[in-house]
Amino acid sequence: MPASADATRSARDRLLDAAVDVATTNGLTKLSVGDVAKRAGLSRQTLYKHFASKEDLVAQAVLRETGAMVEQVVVAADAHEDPEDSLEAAIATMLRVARAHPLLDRLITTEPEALLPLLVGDRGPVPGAVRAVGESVLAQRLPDLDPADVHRAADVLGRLLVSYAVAAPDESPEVVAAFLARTLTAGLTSSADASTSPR
Amino acid sequence: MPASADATRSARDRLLDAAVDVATTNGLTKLSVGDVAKRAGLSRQTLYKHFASKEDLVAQAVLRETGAMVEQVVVAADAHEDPEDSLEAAIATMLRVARAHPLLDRLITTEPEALLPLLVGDRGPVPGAVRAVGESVLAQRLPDLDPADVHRAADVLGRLLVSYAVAAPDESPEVVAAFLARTLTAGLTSSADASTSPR
DNA sequence: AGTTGACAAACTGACGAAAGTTGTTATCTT
DNA sequence: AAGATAACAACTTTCGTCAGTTTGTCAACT
Repeated sequence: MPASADATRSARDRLLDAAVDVATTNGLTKLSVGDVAKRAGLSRQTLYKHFASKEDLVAQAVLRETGAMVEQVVVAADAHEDPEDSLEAAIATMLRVARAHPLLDRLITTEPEALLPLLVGDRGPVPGAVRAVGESVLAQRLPDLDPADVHRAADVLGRLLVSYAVAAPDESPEVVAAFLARTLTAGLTSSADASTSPR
Repeated sequence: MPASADATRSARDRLLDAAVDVATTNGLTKLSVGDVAKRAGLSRQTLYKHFASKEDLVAQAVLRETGAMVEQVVVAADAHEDPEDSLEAAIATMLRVARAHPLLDRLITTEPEALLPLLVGDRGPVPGAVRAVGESVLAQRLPDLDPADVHRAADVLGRLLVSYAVAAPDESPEVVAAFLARTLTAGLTSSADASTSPR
């Protein structure tokens, strides 16, 4: 299914694009499946060929948007050898990307309550994705650390980045990223011996 | 005005107790000043002698509740000499106190949107209070640090504690506190020379 | 693979009536 | 002086009802 798969993907992506587009201009609460289909130049029923429900549609859209962000972050992190540089680039990129995202910006200012379910704890897709990336980046650059500490650090990073997305820091992304990267890497490496890691 | 001041304070406190009580059982959106006065065994009009408005009442109640939490945290922090121990005790106490607070628990589970204005960014009273305490504790124990870094660390702590209050960590308060205290103190002290502090 | 039209079930918005709440004022009690 | 009670207009919330919209699923058509 090479050609057909490609065609499906493009229709699917057009629908997801349209969903993000409509949500950005109309808000998440005012998003209707009919509007999304119209924006995509497809019919409502075609949309239901690709997505089980409206809920599924927005879930997939959120997944794709966060995925795109994550990819940028990973690219930024991979551009550096040094763990601290890598972490700093990742954090700064994440902060910049989040701030520049039109839909995220719109939802935070006009309907933050719609974001709560997505950002809450480990349930939501966003903290999960952020934690996973952070964990892999950290584990890759600092292989000598206690895995439990890496997990904890990734959890902290996920919570912080969500917090920064909701309420922007009063300093620039670069300064915040530099501080976090410096403190976290120094803290993690210098406390490696004092940690509870098995020998 | 010694005796009358005491009597006034007790009436005021009874009203604040009643406000917290009613909010805990009825929720914040269903809180009426009539209910609060009744619960306090006072009349509605007496309440208006002490508070300018309903908004003022809940603001004062929030202030008192957070103040009580902050006091416990400060006491816990003051029980230790070592910066890391002090920070760990403060964080662990904050996590425990937040989790054990019936009103906070109620609001988080049933009407989180009512908490948004209180927890959002630097505007709300809660992050402000947490940051102030964190900053004073850190500055007192680690006087050699760059003040800007202390400020940043306190900001990070405030954001993290709010995040933990909204979505409980999957590890115990003690473990989380130990990790944060260990990493933060190690990170801050070891990077003191590399920081941008003026000479 | 996509379109159109039709459909019941569920949801949303509007609207007026009823009930409740807020904040203020005046009067009475201790 | 500190509180209780009663009464008040302005405002908000709730309720029941209604029309219009949206969702999700059909079948027939290209």
